[in-house]
Amino acid sequence: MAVTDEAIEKIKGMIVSGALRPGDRLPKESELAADLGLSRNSLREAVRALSLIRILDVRQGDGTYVTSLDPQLLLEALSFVVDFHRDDTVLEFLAVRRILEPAATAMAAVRISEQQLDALTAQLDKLGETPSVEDLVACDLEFHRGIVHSSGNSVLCSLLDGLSGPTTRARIWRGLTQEDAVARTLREHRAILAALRDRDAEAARSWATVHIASVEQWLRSTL
Amino acid sequence: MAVTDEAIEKIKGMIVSGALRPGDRLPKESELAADLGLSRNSLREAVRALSLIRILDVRQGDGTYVTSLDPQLLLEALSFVVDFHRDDTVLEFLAVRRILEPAATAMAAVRISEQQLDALTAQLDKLGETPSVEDLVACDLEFHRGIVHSSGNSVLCSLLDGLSGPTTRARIWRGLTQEDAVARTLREHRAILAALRDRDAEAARSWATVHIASVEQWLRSTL
DNA sequence: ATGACCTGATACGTCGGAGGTCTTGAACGC
DNA sequence: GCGTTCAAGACCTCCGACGTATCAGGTCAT
Repeated sequence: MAVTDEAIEKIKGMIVSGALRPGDRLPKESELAADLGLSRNSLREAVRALSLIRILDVRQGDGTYVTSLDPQLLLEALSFVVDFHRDDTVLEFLAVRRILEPAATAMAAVRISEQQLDALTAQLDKLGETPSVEDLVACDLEFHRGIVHSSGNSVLCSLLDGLSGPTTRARIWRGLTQEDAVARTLREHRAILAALRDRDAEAARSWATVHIASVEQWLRSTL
Repeated sequence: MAVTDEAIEKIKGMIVSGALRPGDRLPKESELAADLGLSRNSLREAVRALSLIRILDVRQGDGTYVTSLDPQLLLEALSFVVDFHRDDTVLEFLAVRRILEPAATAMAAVRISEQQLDALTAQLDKLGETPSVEDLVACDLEFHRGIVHSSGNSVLCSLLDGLSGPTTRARIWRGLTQEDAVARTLREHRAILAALRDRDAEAARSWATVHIASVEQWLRSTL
């Protein structure tokens, strides 16, 4: 195994074993390189790789730190990976989202706070009846993010966030505007919100399923 | 932005735009570095990072290639990330699995082939009634993997594979043996398999839910 | 003619060192 | 007390050199 890969494993080991805790600062590059028995150049490759997936946070002029290791942070890297997928696998990602999002919405129905409900309502009101495509996309993302956040499961939240990444979403929405999809989306958002307000988990789940299924159906007919 | 990060983005862009396709070979390090306007060392950091998440495959003495970009391959990196999580978030991962796995099992009920059913049956038979812990863990993993694979959604498959990673699973099972969990697990596996053979999606979904919920319950009472 | 073996070219792997840039915090002057 | 300046510390980038693994093509014995 290459020395760089060894270094990755060793740093990972230090974190998993608890020798390095979230927020801890690593020894400076030259020292760590000496400790692990490799050159500074090779060590930097290891650090850069761990930095890409948000395990480490390097700050020029300051030092290198272990991130919070929050699921939210780590799964952010997922969206980076999702970006690489082409249209033929988008349907599979959407199918997973179709499983997760209704469940998350149902969970949110029993946990969401009144003020969060008000915030979502205000958000929809602000958007109006005939929003621009950009606004609708942004609002759609934010709407679902807000609901999923109220599910109380940060892993679920981050996972859905990654799956619904901007790339995928934007690509889907781009051609969707020519139909009555805008009005339909707004209507479905209202329905989901109403179900949440009623604390009706099953209705919320169903509306979320319908909501995603409509996108899925459209996408399937288009591809 | 650092030159290395730029390089990562540029390489990503080349792949996403289609300039580089799966299996393609990249220019050699020195050339690519010159093209992108940075040093070979810095480029290597970018390549190493993309290699860690299975976007690129570097082969010493040969060259650097774009991987197949299969969801299976890319989501493998997920298990690397999951390894970093500590016990307090394991429950959240398990909750997500509790959502996905029953759905996948239900999907498998209508798609799984007869020979796959026979294979699963043979697998359970081979294990016997009083297997060792190691065998049970391995079998459990393989059993669920086989079912999820039959769901026909490779993204879902890889995602569950990552979430059920060896680390998480091993940690859970280690202490589980002191109870009647072994017999119970075997019984539930049989029930799931029977439901699949009956092509009864709802029964399969329910048994899968029960199966995971029992682990969840035990874990919750232990932590 | 065929096969194993050797060898050179090629490309990635590793290293050490030299400047450059950014952050931080302490020393300084107002 | 407060803002400014400055120097130390740490990461950023680059260069050039050498090590090592792979592959292709040629050589030689069978």
